[in-house]
Amino acid sequence: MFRIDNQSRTPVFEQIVKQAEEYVRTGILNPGDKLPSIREMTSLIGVNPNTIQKAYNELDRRGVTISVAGKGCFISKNISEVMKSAAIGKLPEFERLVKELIDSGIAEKELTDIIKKVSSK
Amino acid sequence: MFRIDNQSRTPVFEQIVKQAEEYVRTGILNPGDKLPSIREMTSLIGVNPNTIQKAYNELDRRGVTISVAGKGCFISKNISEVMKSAAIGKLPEFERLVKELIDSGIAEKELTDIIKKVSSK
DNA sequence: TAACTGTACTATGTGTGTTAGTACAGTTAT
DNA sequence: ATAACTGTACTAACACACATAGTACAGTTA
Repeated sequence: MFRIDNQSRTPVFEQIVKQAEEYVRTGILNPGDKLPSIREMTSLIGVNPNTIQKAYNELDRRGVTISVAGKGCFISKNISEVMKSAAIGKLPEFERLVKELIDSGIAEKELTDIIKKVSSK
Repeated sequence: MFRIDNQSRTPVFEQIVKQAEEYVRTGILNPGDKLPSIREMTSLIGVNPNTIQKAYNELDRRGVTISVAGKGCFISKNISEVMKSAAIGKLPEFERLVKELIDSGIAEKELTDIIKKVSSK
């Protein structure tokens, strides 16, 4: 379920965070689901427990998960609202990227076509 | 012309690269234009010459500029093709971002509206 | 009680970014 | 030729983030 790319320049803890969020968006992880325990995850993907802990702390901080000592790390009950507002926060980044692409000579239609393609899936 | 944000987590050399590219896209910098010399830039924005050199090397590597010992660092003659193909290389990133936003509950129209807004400027 | 869970430390090694300083080589104007 | 500029190429040192290693503590569950 979780895969780490050691060649990537993206920090391992960040790869874990991004994958967890992606699994949430795609419905692989749902509200209340339990993530593998820190020690389980350690043996699953072969990274240090501290690195896993850092990832879980970050997920907690973002409201994606809620960790409870003794129980585990669980996907938030209101995860869809959390992801939605996170997405809204990324719209300025989206606009910046669009501006960059348009200014570089990419046609408007090329971008809207990509949106159509993604939406229709 | 060049501004460095020391609070940003983005490396200084990368900030310089990004700003140079943005000035190119917006027509502030044009083919054949000369960038400030490394030593000039040092006093302009108060960072180490080595950091400027690193930024200029990266711009050269990307084909944005051509540095000539004794003369300076100049915007490439075929800069528009360079920027265009760089933009094409970023389309997968664009698609990933679109997918993430759509999956998070952002409406297709919200994204196309942003594209329209940016394009019409 | 035993076995699990997350949490909180300290210490260490590694890589990257930045600064500092020096030296060398090519270009331009005088 | 000389002076003053240009980019280039190093070595050294420091700071910071990431990751690993190890230990200990506290809450939960069977």
